Parts: sequence; C-alpha cells; structure tokens
Amino acid sequence: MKGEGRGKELPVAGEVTGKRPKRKCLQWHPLLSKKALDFSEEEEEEDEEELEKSVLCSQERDSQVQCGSTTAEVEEDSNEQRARRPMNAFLLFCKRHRSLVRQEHPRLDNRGATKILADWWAVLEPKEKQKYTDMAKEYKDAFMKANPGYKWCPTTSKPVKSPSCQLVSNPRKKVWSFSCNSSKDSTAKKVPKTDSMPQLNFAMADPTKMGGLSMLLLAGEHALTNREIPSSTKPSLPDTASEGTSFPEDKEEMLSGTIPNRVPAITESRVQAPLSPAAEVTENETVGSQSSLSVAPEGRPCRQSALFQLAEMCLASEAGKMDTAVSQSEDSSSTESLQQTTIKPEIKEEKADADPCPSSSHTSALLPSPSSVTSTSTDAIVTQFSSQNARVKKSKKKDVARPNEDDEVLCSEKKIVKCNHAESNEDSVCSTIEAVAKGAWIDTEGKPTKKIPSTLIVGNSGLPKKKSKPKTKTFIKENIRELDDSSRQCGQYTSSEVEMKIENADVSPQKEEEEANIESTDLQGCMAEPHHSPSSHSPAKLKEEDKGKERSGDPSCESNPGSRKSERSCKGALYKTLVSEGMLTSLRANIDRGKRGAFRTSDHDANWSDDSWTVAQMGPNNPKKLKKSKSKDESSQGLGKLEEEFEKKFNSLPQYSPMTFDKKGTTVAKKKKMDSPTVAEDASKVGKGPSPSQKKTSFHKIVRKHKHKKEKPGAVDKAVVQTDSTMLDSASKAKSCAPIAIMCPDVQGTTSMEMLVGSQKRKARKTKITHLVRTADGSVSPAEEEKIRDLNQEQDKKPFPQQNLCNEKGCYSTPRSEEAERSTVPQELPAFFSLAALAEVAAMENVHRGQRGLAESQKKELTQTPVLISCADQ
DNA sequence: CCGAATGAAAA
DNA sequence: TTTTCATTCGG
Repeated sequence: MKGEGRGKELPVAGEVTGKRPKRKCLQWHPLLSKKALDFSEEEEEEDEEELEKSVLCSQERDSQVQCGSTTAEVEEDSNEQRARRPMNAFLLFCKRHRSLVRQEHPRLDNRGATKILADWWAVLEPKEKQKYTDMAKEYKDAFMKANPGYKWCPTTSKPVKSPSCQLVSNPRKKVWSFSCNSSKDSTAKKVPKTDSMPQLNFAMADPTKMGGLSMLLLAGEHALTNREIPSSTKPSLPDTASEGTSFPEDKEEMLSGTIPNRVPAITESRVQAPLSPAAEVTENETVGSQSSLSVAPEGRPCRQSALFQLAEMCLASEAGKMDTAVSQSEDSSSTESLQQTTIKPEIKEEKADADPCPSSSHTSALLPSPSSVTSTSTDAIVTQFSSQNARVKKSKKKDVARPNEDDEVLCSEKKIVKCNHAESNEDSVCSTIEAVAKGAWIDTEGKPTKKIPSTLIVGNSGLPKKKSKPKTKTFIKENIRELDDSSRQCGQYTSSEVEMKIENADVSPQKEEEEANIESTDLQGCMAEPHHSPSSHSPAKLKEEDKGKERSGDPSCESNPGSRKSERSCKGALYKTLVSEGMLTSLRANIDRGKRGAFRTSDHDANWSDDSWTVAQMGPNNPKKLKKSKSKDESSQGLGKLEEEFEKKFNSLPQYSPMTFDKKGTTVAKKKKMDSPTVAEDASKVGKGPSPSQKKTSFHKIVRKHKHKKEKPGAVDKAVVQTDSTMLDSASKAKSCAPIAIMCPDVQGTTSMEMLVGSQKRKARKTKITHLVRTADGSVSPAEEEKIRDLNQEQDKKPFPQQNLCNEKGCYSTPRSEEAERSTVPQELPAFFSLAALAEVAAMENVHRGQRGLAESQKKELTQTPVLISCADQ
C-alpha cells in the first residue's frame, strides 16, 4: 500500500508541522527476521528467543541487502527508511475485515469502511479482540526484536535515511524492502551488518514484497509447511525459487531492459547457475539438512529428477539416443541438457504456440513467463529458471558478492551459450552440464543447510502471481504431459512430485491420464490441474479431469520412451515436468492467494516460499501492483504463498461476520450507554443533532457524525437507487429484523446510535474539526440509516465471511443459539439464524431491490452459505 | 496525498 | 497531552 508512497510519506518531511517527514518505513518482515519464526499461531511469543536470533540475521540481511548487494532489492532498500511500525490490533482487524465491509458496502469508501470497522471493533468482544491484540503484540514483539532500537516515531531529526542507502527511488517498494533498518537512523540501529547471511537470503526478496504481517504469517506458515512438507513434498523448482528468493529487482531490470547488455548473457548464465545451485540444493536436501526448512529439500529432489529427465531427454534428442542420455543425465546435470535440447527444436515450436500469450501468463509460466518472451521459447524459459536459480545462488551465497556472481554468471553464460549453439553435441552439452553442475554443487555444498531452505522455498514459489492464462496453460499442459510420460518411462517421480506439490491428490492422477492423452486439450488440463488449486481456474481443471478420465491410455512416452515419443515430446515432457513443479508451486501460491475466499487452509505445501513472493513481484511489473499486491492482491493476483500464509496466520484471526457485529453492536451499545457518559451524547445524537457537546470528544464525535452524514449522502448519490432501497431496506429490516432487534430491544435505535458513537471516540483533529462545522440535524437521520443499512448489510455479509468462517481455526460457523451469541461470543452463525428469519423478510424486499444486490453478493461469494445469501439479498 | 479509525509510542 | 504513524484505497 503505501506503495508508492503514501502520500504522507512522500511529501516531504515537513508536512504540516514539518516534523518528521515521514520516512517510509520498510515493513518489517517477521520472516525476514526469522524465517524460522514460527508463529504457528497467534500467540506465540515463545518465539521470542528465536526471533531474536532471527532478528539478528534479518538485520544482517537487511543491512546487506540494502547496502550491499544489491541486487535489485538494494535499490528499494534503499530504503533506508526504517521499518514500518507494526500494525496494532485495530489495524490488523481492519485489514482483515475491511474487505468484508467493502463487500457489504461496495460504495463505501475506505473512510466509511474504516468507520464501520471501528464500530465493529468497538463492539467486538474482548475475547475476540484479544486475538487481535495478541497477534499485534506478537507481531510487535517480533518486530522489536528484529529492530531493537526501533522507535515508533523517528526522532525528530528524522531520520534521514540512512546514508548508506539512498533514498529509495521507489516510494512504495519500500514497504517491502527492508531498509537498512537498522540503520534507521534514528533509532536503533543496531545492526551490524555482518554480512553474511547468505542463508537468510531467501528472506531477502520475499520480505520486500511481503507485508510485515504477511511475513509473520509466512513465518507461521513456514512452520506449518515444514511440518507439512514431509507429507507432501513439494518440488520446488529451483529456478523459480531462486528468483523469488533473491532478486526481484534483477528480474525487473532484465525485463525492463535496464541491463540490456547483460540481459541476454545473464539469462544464459543464470541458466547454468541455476543448475548448479539446484544440484547443490538437492544434495543438501537429500542429505537431510532440512532441519531448518523442510520444504526445500523435498522440492529439490523432485526437481532434480525432473531436470535429469529433461537433461536426458535433451541429450537423447540431440544424440538421438534417449537411452544413453537418460542414463548419463541421471547422474547429475540434467538441466543443461534439457535446456539445450528444448531450445532448438521443440521449444521453438512451442514457442510459436506460447508466444501468443507468453508474457502474460505468469502462472503458466513457470516456465516461460516473462522472460521467456524475450528470448524464445524454451530457451527463454530455461534461462529464466536458470536465472532464478542463479539468483538464488547469489542470494544464498552472498548477496554481497556480486562480482563473483557475475563472474560466475558470465562463465556460466558462456557455457550455456556454447551449449545452446552446440546443442547438437551431446558431449558438449554434457560437459557443460557437468561443469555447471559441479560448480553449482560445490558452491551450494559449501554453504550451510539454511541456504538450502531458502532456495527451496524460493523454488517452490514459482512464480506466477497471476493466473495462468489459457494459452499458456495449454502450452504448459502439453509440456507437463510430456514430462509425465517421460517421467514414467524413467520411472521418476514426477507424477508423484507433482501430486505432492499440488497437494490436491486429484491433480496427479489426472495428470497422468492426461499424459496418456496427448491432445492439446489435455495439456491444458494438466496445466490447469496443477494450478488448479486456485479455485479460480476451475474450468481448466474440469477439462483436465475429464480428459484425464477419458484418456486412460498411455501416451507415447510411457509406452516407448525412446522410440515412440519423439525426443521432442520427451523433452517437452521433462520440461513440462519441471515447469509443472514450478507451476505447481506457483500455481498454488496463486491459488492460495487467489482467493482468499477459497483459501484452503491447506496450503500445506508450503510454498511459502519466497519464491512465490518474488515471483509474484516479478511477475507483475507494475509498480502499482506491488503496492497492492503486497498486501492485498492476494485475491486478485496470486501473490506468493507467502501472502497466503501470512493470510493464514492473519486469517487465523477470526473474521467476524457482520451479523455478529450487529448483534454485538446492539448489545454493546446498550452496555456503553449504560456505562458511560457517552450515553448522553448518544442521546443527543439520536435526538439529532449535535447537541453541543460537553466535551471535546463529544464535539468531535458530533463532528464526525456530520461528516458521516455528508459522506453518506455522497454515497447515496452514487447509488441513488440503492440508497433509497437501502434505506427502505434498512427500515424494513429493522422491522423485519425484529427478531434480532428484539434480542436487544434498544438495539435499533441504540444500535445505530451506538455505532456512531463507537466510532467517534477520538478527538477530531483540528483540520477535521473544521470540517465539522455544520452538522445537519437532518443528516443525523441519514447517518443512522446508514448505520442501519450497514448493519443490515453486515448481516447480509455474514455469510460472506465464509472465508473467515473457514479459517484455519475452524469455522465459526457453528451455529449458536442466537441468544448465546449475543450475549457473549461473537459468533457469526447465530446471527445467521436470525438472519435467516430476516432473510425471508428480505426476500420480500428483494423484490424491490432486485436481485442485483443479491447477484452481486452471490457472485462475490459463491461459497457462502445459503442463509447468508438470503440475507445478502436483503 | 488526504482521510477515518484505533492504538502504541514518542515528544 | 499531543503527535506520528501504521493499513486501506477512493476521491
């Protein structure tokens, strides 16, 4: 968000007061601080110790990143600025519920939504709030650990950005980026930058993208993932992973062409590099280094297999001998061969196909995605992968040493180039591959296991933020199929891997089937499946499934690998496999993100990986996107899993349905009135107007009310019809809601009042006050109406919370008795019941409104419970 | 870029 | 006690 900066920040330091300029703070990422952090759940302050450690690392990382290396991130980091302050409980709550509010009140702008959220917050029961507060605390604690000296308010001096880092060019990125934080001038700083930390590298990239919270979530997820991993391995593609991990910027550069010269070379070099890293990783993983991150390990192996296969294929193709190639490839370097092979023949063809949609599809992309475009099909893809790997390597090894990396890269590039050119020669290829592999292996081996994880993670993520596009999908699918086939021949695990990755069991089987069938459609289906996870792409999936079923037959590859399937096909298959792996991860990420609605808590695969994040980042070049994507886009784009994870954790926080709030609100309102002086105010308000407030606060409140009124009208204007209808609805609802209302006799009136009151505790600022000036008494009623409307809406929405309901923790949905609900717990369900009753009433109303409202609501949330829907309709 | 909300922290 | 700033994103 803040993306580009929030305005505030940018403006100069001295805004009004001139006090601090707002520096942009980078968001702090828990993960960064520790990847290890596990926030499995909300409260886990246990981690503190760990956090501390992590913190150190993170700091180091940060410092490195910022100043250092560079890589792309550096720029951002430049950030200089400090980490952003952690969100408080309320903000967390807002973040989590804003979407709901928006759904309910589409027209409402954020300010309005915020008000509602404030109301909700006010109403929220302590218990519920506690969750948020705990999380906020946790978050804060972690943050502080990470940034020991952190001061909320920078010293007046301002910070200055850390000298080292330049300001950031990009305003927003900062968010992601870490900042030198430490430096952060003013405060804390601590930080040593030890360099080092190649290990952490994975964090680097991701963090930037991730929001602070998200990071936390990620951390939690990581923990989860690790657990999960065992069960389901994900193969992460190294390549993707690599990218994600480290250097998004690089990508950008490449894409953008910033580094024109290098670009081509880089890609190649990357290719090589990737291999090596991957290999290394795999070894490590195999070894069982995973302790830190379980995820990575598994993934790699898969990758290797796939790579090997590909390599083999390539070799075979080149040589014309599949068999030999295979045997050789198995040993080590597969990727290179694969790349080479793919490049020429098959790739081109594919390219042709792919090209049409190439750049666009991120997901599909595992492969090709963006970069692929530049070069040509396969090669491009390969390069990308490799590049990613390379990046990973860099990050892992050291962000610091670019030069070295560069050198390596160059070398690798050269090699690669040669290979490509030479392609035909198996020997050359092999040699290159081997060389690469060796180098890679060596490099990675030296490093600690930690790195591996990061890499793995990265790989997993894959990339694709966005949804795969159909075209690409098809392409990919084909590849996948081929891969599968090849895998079968080879007896490798691709399929299994895929499954693992996919998590969804469905996928794997389907894939196989698909494999059998060579048809293009199948291909698509395959792709889709992997992706599938994302709810979004159901269509593709369906197709795939169907096809798969149909096709039980086995494809060429399987039956006769060598002979039947052309090399190309085999290669393609391998390639696909690889891709699929990547895809899977990426897809998953996408999927996960894709919709919050869907969310499957599962995500088990854990792709958290940074990669996904990175990828996501990378993918969307748009700066804007970054901003949004960072936190929000989850739904729209699939960011990386990170976000999802973040979300998970974040989601673990209960989301409360509007209904709940309503009820609560009523109850609360009563309480409030009872309790405090506010009552008087309320009364006045209710009464209408702004009675002169006794206190400033009251005054403010009044003012706010006025504002609300004003705002509302505007909203109304927009949706004139609706407003009226809404008004009516609200009114009717009030009536209809009687049952609910009944619960709280006072509710209606009170509620509305309360709602208002609740939100306006804070004193208005001077500026605001000015606004207040006039209150329109008449307006009051509107405000009430709005509130009412909101309530109604909320009720409607309740259903929505679907997602919320289903969060990890469990569904709140369990219905409680209305009474019970009201009394204490925030429950969403109970409300429903009452809502159900209302729903009937609403039905009546619906007639007026039309279904539009309903339709919209439904569209938005398919999953919702019927009841909810009904309510929504109202 | 403001704003609307709450909260934490700093001045 | 007052100010900042954290998130969100429409205006």
